[in-house]
Amino acid sequence: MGAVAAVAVKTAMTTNVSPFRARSALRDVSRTAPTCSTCTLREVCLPVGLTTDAMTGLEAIVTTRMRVAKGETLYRSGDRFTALYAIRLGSFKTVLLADDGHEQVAGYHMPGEILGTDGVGLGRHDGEAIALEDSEVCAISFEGLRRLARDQEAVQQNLHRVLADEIMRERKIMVILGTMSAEQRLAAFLVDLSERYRARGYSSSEFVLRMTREEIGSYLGLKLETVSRLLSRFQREALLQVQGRVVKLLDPITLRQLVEQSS
Amino acid sequence: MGAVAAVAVKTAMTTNVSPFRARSALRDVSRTAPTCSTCTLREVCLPVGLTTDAMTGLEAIVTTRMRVAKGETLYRSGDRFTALYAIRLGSFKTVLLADDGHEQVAGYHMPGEILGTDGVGLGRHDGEAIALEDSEVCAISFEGLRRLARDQEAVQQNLHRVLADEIMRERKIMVILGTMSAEQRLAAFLVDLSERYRARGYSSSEFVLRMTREEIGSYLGLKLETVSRLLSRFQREALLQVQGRVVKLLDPITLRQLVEQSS
DNA sequence: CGCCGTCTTGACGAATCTCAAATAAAGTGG
DNA sequence: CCACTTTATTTGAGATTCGTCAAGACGGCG
Repeated sequence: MGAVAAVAVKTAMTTNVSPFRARSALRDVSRTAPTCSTCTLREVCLPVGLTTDAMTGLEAIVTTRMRVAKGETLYRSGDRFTALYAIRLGSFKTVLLADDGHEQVAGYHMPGEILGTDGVGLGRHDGEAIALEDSEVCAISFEGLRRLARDQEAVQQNLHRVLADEIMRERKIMVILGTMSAEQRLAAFLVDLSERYRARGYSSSEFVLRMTREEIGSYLGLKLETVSRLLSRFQREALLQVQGRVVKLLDPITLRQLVEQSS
Repeated sequence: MGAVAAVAVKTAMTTNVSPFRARSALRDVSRTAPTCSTCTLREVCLPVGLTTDAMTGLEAIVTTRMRVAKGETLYRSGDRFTALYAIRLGSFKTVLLADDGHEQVAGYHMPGEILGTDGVGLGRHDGEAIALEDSEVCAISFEGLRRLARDQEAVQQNLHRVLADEIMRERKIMVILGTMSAEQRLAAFLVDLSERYRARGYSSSEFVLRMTREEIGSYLGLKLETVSRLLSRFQREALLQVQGRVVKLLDPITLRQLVEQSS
């Protein structure tokens, strides 16, 4: 994501006042953005494996492409669910709200990943998605997607894959939160990020953490001090180098072993 | 589930040797079982809201109904994914296997719930489902379900709901594991069970835990001793009465408040 | 009736959190 | 671009929660 950061547009950060203000503030950039079939993410995003025919159908329902400035909310809890969002550029966090109002980060998302699946069940979003840097997403009308899935078997399959991927992603987190020590959690987090960057053609050994220590902790079920201390310790043990939010993995093999360690 | 337990068939527990042996050992009882349209669970299971037409289609792909004896495995990690399973009677636990071989209980499931969604993504199951008591499930051919979903919009919607329900279920667990104290986790677990029993017409205040303390702990990210101690403490505080696996909630309101408590 | 798996309870220890203070980095307005 | 304000990060010391180890009780099943 280092590369992405370099080209990110610098935009004044605005505070969202209401869902409606927030939504209308997102800039529609449909004219300038390319279509799915020419998108560089087509191998990793919703279009994977589609025929030309199905691709045309998909392009028809990708109604809008929009920019979301750093800190802005793409959707929030209670919003009506109308579309899935494919990240074109940038990154997001998704956040869950517990009954007591406490927030918990449910995930960090990068280009090619699909956001918004939490709304499929009840027709309303059940959490929120916030841009961690200036970002760009494609909105995919869910009603359109459903219609297309009925005609095109490949689209149906891809929609199922998107939902199933979310199920598997959450399972991995359950295992992390349910069975791992703080040390293992942080190692798992870093290894996961590393692999996802690699899959997107970015460096898997050096990258920028787009989130605060507190947000990392929220995701991993730890306090920010614990995250900070562990990063310092990993550095002392020569597993990585950390300078603020820039991380360089020096010994990814040991990090991986840490995660798989039975204890 | 107390009522269910009472009528459960007593079957010798067998040890599963291989996935294939295990699978073939499950008894097909299709002849004796009723169809979806007359099933008492139709309001809570896959058929909710279907027209007569769609219901007929659904019945056609519910190929087999089978018994799974207590302790037997319905599917296990790596098995080819061919069907979803609707629980007709009894209860199951689903188990995840971490990279290090550690097991973690991912959920407890009761009649009307759908198992097997973990296989939708990769075509192979990613965890296992084990009967906690003598149980009965309907196997729903996934290929058939997909075909039907293309014709019948209502079926498509229900399939999406099943997948989305699993996403939301896992999110709740993420919040429990990521933000709650041991006390809150156990309270949340009991309240959740209570509400699900109520939704099925069983007593919401008195029920039998079908799993061991260790399994509860695995689900909640706690050790069995911690679970045991907390149950004892809740009893001392007159929140519930516990006698082995029989639990009677005396003060569900306070239990619920415990869960929603900010700190 | 006796065995084995399950459960309870206690004492102790380790991992993580809390509170606090100092430092570093990022954002803001002139 | 600089000075100022705010936010984020690091690190330490002490408190707390939960896990570990161990022993004994209970209970279902053969």
